[in-house]
Amino acid sequence: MNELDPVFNAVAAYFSVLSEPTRLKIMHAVCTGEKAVSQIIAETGATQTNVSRHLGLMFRHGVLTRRRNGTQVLYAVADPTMVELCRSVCNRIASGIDERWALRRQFLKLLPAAKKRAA
Amino acid sequence: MNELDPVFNAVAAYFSVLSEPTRLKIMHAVCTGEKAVSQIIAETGATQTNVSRHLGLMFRHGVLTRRRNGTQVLYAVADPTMVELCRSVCNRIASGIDERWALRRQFLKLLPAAKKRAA
DNA sequence: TGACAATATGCGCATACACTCATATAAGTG
DNA sequence: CACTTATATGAGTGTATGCGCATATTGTCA
Repeated sequence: MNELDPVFNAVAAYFSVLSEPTRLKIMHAVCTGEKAVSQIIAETGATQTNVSRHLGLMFRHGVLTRRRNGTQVLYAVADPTMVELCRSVCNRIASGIDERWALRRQFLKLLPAAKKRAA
Repeated sequence: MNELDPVFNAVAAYFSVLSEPTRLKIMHAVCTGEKAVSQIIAETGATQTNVSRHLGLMFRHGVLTRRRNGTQVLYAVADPTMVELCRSVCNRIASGIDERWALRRQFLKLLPAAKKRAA
């Protein structure tokens, strides 16, 4: 099992990239086509610093491609798998079970594990 | 875009569960069938406390099911989608591009973004 | 070259999270 | 009931990470 550690680490790192709302917004912004940082900033509503950081991270992870065009830098999805994964999960969450249940689970299941009866 | 925030948060939370090596080991352990905590501890090589914590988290997120059997507690995969996602990513990483490239990217791309020429 | 626009980054802060130790809870057995 | 086994949890620690401010870097144009 120890020899598989690098694999688990790699996979975890892969998922980590998608485990952040702002990065998902960025994915959502660029999954429709190459876009400049300024556009991404506008569409996501995040700050310039933050967007730049996340873009850099996603690029370093090989998720996005980067290309200069004059003063601008254009980013695009490098790995279609990512978009597919997002879609899968979105479907799973949105249409999965009942809408209301999804939301309730959001708030209920994440609590500190319901105290036993009448503490 | 603001109305989509809950969605991004939910999806991010979903991916977060898989963004941890130990939890992936657990997934790998239980994806073949229901198993007791003690077995999972043995297979993953992680500590009892840690495994218990992760199992609890995964359960609360609806990823695993929990069932008591005497003194033991049996966990199983509740959401087959998770396993599929793992498989996808594993394939993507393992067979994706060249083996060597994957490793090199692991170490090269994650560096603090290569300093400019001859600082 | 100087001024401006677009993007990246060093630093500090605050929070989140994985981990461990010790201990609590729960179930079975004598 | 005491005792053991199996699992969960409270508290503390160290580290990772998202964020913002200010500033650096890069490119364009006059």
